[in-house]
Amino acid sequence: MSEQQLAKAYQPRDVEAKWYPRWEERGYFRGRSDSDRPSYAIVIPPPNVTGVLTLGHVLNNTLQDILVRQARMRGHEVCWVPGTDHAGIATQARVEAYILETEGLTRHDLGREKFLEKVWDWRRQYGGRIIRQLRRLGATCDWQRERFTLDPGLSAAVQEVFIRLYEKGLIYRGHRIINWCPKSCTALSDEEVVYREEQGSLWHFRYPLSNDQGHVAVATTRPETMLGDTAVAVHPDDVRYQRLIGQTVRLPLTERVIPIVADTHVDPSFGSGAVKVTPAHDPNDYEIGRRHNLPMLNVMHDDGRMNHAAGAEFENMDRFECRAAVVEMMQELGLLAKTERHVHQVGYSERGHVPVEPRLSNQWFVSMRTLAEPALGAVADGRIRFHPDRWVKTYRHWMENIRDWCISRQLWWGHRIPAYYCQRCNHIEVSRQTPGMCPKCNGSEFHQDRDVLDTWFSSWLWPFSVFGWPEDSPELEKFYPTDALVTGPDIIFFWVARMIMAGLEFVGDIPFRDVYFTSIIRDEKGRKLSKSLNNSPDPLEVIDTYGADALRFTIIYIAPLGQDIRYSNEKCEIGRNFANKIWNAARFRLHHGESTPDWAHLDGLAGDNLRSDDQWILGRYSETVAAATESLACFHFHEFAHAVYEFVWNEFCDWYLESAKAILNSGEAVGRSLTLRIFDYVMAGLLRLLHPVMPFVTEELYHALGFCNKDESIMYSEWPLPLSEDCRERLGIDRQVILQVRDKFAMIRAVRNIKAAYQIPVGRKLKVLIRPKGPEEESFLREDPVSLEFLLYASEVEIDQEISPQGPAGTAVTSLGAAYLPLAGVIDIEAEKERLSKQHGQICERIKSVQKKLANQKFVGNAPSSVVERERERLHEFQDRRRRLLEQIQSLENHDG
RNA sequence: GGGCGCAUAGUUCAGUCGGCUAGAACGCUACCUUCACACGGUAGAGGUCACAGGUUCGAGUCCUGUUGCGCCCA
Repeated sequence: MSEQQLAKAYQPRDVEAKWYPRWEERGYFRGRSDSDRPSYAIVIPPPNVTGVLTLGHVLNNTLQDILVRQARMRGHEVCWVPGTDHAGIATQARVEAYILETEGLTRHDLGREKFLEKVWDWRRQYGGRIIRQLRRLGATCDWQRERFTLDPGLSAAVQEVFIRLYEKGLIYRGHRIINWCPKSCTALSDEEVVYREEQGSLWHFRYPLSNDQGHVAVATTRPETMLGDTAVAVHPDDVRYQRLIGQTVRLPLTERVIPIVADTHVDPSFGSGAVKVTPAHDPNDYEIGRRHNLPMLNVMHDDGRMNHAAGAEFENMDRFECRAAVVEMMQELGLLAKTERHVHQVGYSERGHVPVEPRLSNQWFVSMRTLAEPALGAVADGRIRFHPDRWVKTYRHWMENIRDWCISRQLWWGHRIPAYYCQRCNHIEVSRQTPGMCPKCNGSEFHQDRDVLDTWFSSWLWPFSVFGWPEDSPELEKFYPTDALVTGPDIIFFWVARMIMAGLEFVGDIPFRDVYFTSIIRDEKGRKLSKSLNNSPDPLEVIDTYGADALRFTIIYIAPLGQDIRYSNEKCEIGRNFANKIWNAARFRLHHGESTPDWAHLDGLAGDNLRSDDQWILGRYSETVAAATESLACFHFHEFAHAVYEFVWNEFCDWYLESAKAILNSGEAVGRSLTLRIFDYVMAGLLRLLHPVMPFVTEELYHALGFCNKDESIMYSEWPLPLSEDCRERLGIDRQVILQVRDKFAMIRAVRNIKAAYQIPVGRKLKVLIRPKGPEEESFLREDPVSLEFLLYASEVEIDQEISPQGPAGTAVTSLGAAYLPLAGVIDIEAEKERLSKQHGQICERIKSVQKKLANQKFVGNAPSSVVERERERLHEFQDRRRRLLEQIQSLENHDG
C-alpha cells in the first residue's frame, strides 16, 4: 500500500466499520474451553437490560477490552463474557409505563402471566441495546456466550442456590422491619436506599400524661407516624424522666393510652431526651418494641397512604398530606410545642425516587455472617487484590458489620421464589417443583410464594452461572476463577462482596483475582453526569465525531487512578489528534516505500551499524515498552497511556522521525535501508503496544505498513518485549548514548532558540559553528553530520575545538560545547551579552547552592555517597559551564571594543 | 457522629524509596502554510506545591494540627 491510499488525516468511520465485522466473522473473540493455552477470563458487569450506553460503560468496557486484548497478544485463551441483568424494578416499571401509554392498561388489568409475556416481548424488541452499542466501541466480547440473568441456565442456578441456602438454614422467612418503596410497592435491601441530606423540620409534640400531671415532650421528623406510636421511651439514667418510667400517656389524635418505657438506646441529649416509639415504622423503634414487647401497629397501606389503623379521619390520606394534617391538628390542640428547621438524611428508593418507608412485613432474608467470614479472608490474605487497594478498608468495614440481606421483592418480573405454602396448614416447602404432599398435614394443595428475588440474587452468581454452574461444564473448568473484574466502587457491597461470598460458598473458589475499581465520570464542573442535568454526552455521538479509538484513548488518558474524571467532549481531541499523529507517521513511512524485510527483529545488527540516534530510539523504545507493560500489569491505565503518548509524540515523531528524514533524503542506500528497518521495528512495536487501547487505527496501519497479511490481524500479533540485555549490549545501547543524544538535542534546541530570539524564520538556513567541549564530544558530534545539519536547519556545520566566530554571533553554551550562529548585521551585541549574562547569573546561583550543600559536613556525612558524588559532579559541570559562559561574554566585549 | 480520599501552573492532572532547575496536556504569547501531520511545527511565558508546626543534612513527598472540598457508612 502506498501513502496515496492513506487519507491526509485519519478518518475513523470507515476503518471502524471495516474491521469490526471482520474480527467478529473470523471468530477472533471466541474463547474456547478445549484450548491448551492458559486462560484469561473476564465477566462483564451486566448492565441493566433497559440500559443504554453511557460514558461510565465506555470507561468500564474500554478497560476490560484493554485487558483482554493484551491477554490475547500474550498468548492466552481469552473469554470475555457479555450479558445483561433483568433489573427487576426498573424493567417492570418501564414496561408498565409502556403498556399504559400504548394500550391504556395496568399490569393488574393484564394479570401476571399476560404481563410477563409483555415484558419478554419488550425485552426482545428493545432490551439489550447496550450490548449492540458495545460493538461500536470495539469491545471484543465473546458474543456467542451472551447471557441474561433470566436465561434457563442462570435461573436454575438461582433456584439451586436458594434451596441450598434454605437447607443450610441460611435463608429464612421473617417478620421484620424492612425498607419499603411505596412507589414500586416492594421491599428493598439496605443497599438500595440512597440517603440525601434534606432541609426538613423537627416538630416537638406534647403527649399528656394519663394522670394529668403534665406532659412528655417528644420530637419527630415524621409526625404522621405518631398514629402508630405504641410507647414513649426515655433513657433509664435520665434524671428528668425517672419518675415517669412506668407511667402512661394519652396518645393525642387517638384513643390509645401508651406506656413510658426505659431503654438504654435512647440518646438523652437529642431533642427532649424522650422519643416516641413507632415499632412498625422505624428500625430503631422496632428494636425497642421487641425489647419491651410493645404492640406493632402498622398504620399505612403499601402505597404510602394511611390505613384504617391510623384512625378514620386519616384513612386513605397520603403520608405527606397526613403529616401536614397531624401537625395542624396538634397545633389546634395546643400540643405542638415548637417547630425547628432541621437538616437530616432522608432515605430514598434507589429506583422509585421516593422516600423509603420503613415497614414491618414478611420477607425472605439471607443470613450473611457465615458467608462473610471466608470472603473477608480471601481479600485479607491477598488471594483477591483490589486496585486501588484502599477499597479493602471499605470492604472490610462493611463485611464486619454485615446485616442480613432482604431478598424478596413484591414484583412479577424476576426469579419466582421456590417456596410453596400448604393451603391447609400453611407449612412452607422449599423445592425445585411444586410439592405433591404436605409432610405436616398430608394436604396436597400448594401455592407458590408470589414474590420474586432481588436481581442481585442472580447477579452474585454471575461469574460461575454464566459458565453453566451448577452443571460441571468444560467452561467452568477452563475459565473459573476468572482473572479480573472491572467495576465501579458504588457497587462494592451490592455486587463485588456478594460475588466473593457466592464463589467461595458454591464453587469453593474465589470468583476473580483482581478487582479494578474505576473512576466516576463527572462533567467539567465536577458534577455527576445525569439525565436531569442534561450533561451526559451520548457516547455514540462522540464516536461519530472523534472515533472510537479517540474516545478510548482519551478516557484512559484523563482518568486519574482512583479519583473522579472530569470529562468533556472536547477532551476527545487528545485521542483524535494522537491517532492522527500516528497515522501521519505511517504516511511518512509509506513515502519511502514498502516495509523492510527484516523489520520484525534486530538480528544481524551490531553497534557499528547504528547511528547514535538509532541507538537512542531503540533504547527509549525498550524503556517505554517495559514501563508501559508494567503499568498495565498493575492496572495503572492512565500511566500506560501517558508513557506511550509521550514516547510517540515527543521522542519518536519529534526527533527520531526528523533525524531519519535526513538519512532517507541523503540517497545513501545502506543507511536508508537500515534507518527504515529501525523505523519499522519501532513503529510495529508501537502499534502493537497501542493496539489494546486503539484497536482500529493500529489494525489499519499494521496492514497498511505491510506488517501482516490481509487475512491476519494485529490482534493476534505478539505483545512487544523490551530489548534483552544481550541485544542492547550488541547494539551498543546504554545509558551513556541515550544521555549524549539528549544533550545533542538540547544543543540543537539552544541553536533554534537563538534563531527565535532574533526572529529569524526556522526555515532560513544558516551556517553553524560548533566548538566541542573536548575530544570525546567532538568525535560524538562528528559521527552523524547529515542529521545534525538537518536538525539544526543549517546550511553548513563546522566542528572544531579551536573554532570561534569571526564576527558577531549568537552563542549557545551547552554541555556538549558551544554553538555559534554568525549573524553579522542581525546580532545585537548588547542584547547577546545580556542574554549570556542572565545565564551566567543563573549558573552562579546554582553553583552557590551546590557549594553550600557540599560545605555542610552533616550533608556530606549523612547523605548516601551516591547523592554526594552526584552533587560533586554537578558542581564541576556548573563551574565548567560558568567558565565557558564568561569566555563568551569576554569575547563579545572584545568585539564591542 | 465514624471512616476514606483530595488540595501542585490560568484549567485538568503526573510527581516512584525523601535527593538534579517540580513535569505533562489543554489554554496563553511570538514566529512559521517547511516536503507525514495546522487534528501540525519551532520557541517562549506561566509555581509561596492550601495553611501552621514537627522529623531530617535535605520535605511537594514522612508525622501532627488547621482550613476547604468530595465520597462512603450510621
